[in-house]
Amino acid sequence: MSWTEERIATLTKMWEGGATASQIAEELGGVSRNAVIGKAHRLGLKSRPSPVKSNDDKGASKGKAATAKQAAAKPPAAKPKPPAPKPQPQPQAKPAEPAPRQQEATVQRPPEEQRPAQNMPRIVSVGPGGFLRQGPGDQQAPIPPAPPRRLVPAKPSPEIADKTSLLDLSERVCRWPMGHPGEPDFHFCGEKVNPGFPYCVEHCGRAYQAQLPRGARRPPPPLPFGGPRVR
DNA sequence: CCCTGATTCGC
DNA sequence: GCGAATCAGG
Repeated sequence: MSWTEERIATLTKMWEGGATASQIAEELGGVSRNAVIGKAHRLGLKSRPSPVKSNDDKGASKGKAATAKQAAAKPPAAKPKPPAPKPQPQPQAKPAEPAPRQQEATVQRPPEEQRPAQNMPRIVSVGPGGFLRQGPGDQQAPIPPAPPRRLVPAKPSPEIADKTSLLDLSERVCRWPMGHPGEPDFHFCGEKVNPGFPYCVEHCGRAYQAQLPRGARRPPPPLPFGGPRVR
């Protein structure tokens, strides 16, 4: 996958919107979390509440050789990297808006309110009806790329709540189907997987059964999507 | 353990 | 420029 205009736009928007790199990567698809972070940094947008902060203490109390590894292990890599401060022509400072922390995975993405305070082109005059007229040279890609939306009911029915839905599947939860697809309460096991398998330990036992000698066959084991419902 | 972002460095 | 590997904190 390549970084097209759209994908970069999505990345930028979500990054600034407070979405985590993982969420962005998932949304974009075809890229890893690392790729997203790397791209974000390359784009110049960085610095967000990061768990890792520069701990440049004076070595007062902690005798911990903080960052000794990085500093010592790479002497040849002497890259001071002068911080080039970018004098962004920001007419108005960001009003310290409460970051819309939306880490509730995938669940509703509240429509992002327009943030007029930042990046507004210089207003030249006011037109009839009160619309703001821009200067001829001030046009700058005001087209908001269609925000990616998840088609998720805003109000999940209590039936499904707590159950592992299709959207909740990941590589570490058991994907054993419970119920039948199409049914209102169809969901997935959701237990932690037996490492290396797509199912939890219990369901691995169901999915992978030792072959019994002929003649000693047991009644057909219930398989997912298989015979009469099992629950 | 899981998660997070930051950084490095070979490609 | 890209992103996996690695680092490091929560």
